[in-house]
Amino acid sequence: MIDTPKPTKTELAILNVMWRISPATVRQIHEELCTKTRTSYTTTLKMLQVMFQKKLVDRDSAQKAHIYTPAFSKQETQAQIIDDLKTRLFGGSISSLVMQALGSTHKASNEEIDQIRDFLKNLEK
Amino acid sequence: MIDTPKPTKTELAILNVMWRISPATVRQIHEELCTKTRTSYTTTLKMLQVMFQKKLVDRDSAQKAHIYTPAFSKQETQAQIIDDLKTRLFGGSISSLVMQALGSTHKASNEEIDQIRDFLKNLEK
DNA sequence: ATTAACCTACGATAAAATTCGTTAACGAAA
DNA sequence: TTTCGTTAACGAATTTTATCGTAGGTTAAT
Repeated sequence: MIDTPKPTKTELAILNVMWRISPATVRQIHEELCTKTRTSYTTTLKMLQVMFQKKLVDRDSAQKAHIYTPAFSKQETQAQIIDDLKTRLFGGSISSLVMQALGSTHKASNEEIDQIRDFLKNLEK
Repeated sequence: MIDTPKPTKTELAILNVMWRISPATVRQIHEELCTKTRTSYTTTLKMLQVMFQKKLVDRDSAQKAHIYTPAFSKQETQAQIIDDLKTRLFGGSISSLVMQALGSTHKASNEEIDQIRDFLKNLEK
């Protein structure tokens, strides 16, 4: 996991689909994907092949139509990317990142703020 | 600002320097930069020229050595990138992003947590 | 057996991001 | 004035990312 590259923009779009419906074939992933993007089947296939090489996904090639699954959960990936962002844009300070995320620009609803306050309550013990 | 592209990895490294020391010449930026990276002066120059075209930085070419400044503040850029991340990896939910950032992986200190709690107090009014 | 509908694999190509060498211009110092 | 140091500009090479067409294989239906 440490040496696994951060997924690119397109890879992330694919992973978002996979976290919903995997394990899945290329066909299944592509069907979901092309509701949003305008790319062809072979593009999705190629992306998954590259992602397999990068070890971003696993696959089972026992059957003719290979079965793909993400190598890392959504949470793991979120954690990895947040961490990267923390160091690269927030001087390593997670509280600075969080406060920016809660700032006026992003318009967190009162509901969301309550949710976070609850979360904090459980955290500090 | 809306159509300004997100800075790339290397561009972000340069912006991090500029937010500290700009307005600055290419030479000054490069001196700071190459304590971290091993790239040559012309690379830094070229990057800044590209960034100028993308409107990520402004410059004053009145003098022989042009003076560069970021087009957007660190805060603005942080907001832009957080927002992008929110939609692409957190289903548009800022609270989900924040809770991930506060999760066990990132080890927010109690100090940081208090800081955030204060921040929340001022926010919900 | 031929066709049709799948599938994977494999470049080829294009676009974006990154790096650097060379050139030309300028001013100051020798 | 010649030389030296500093600079911007430009183009080229490289790497990474993204897209797609074509070829070849398998299976099932005609």
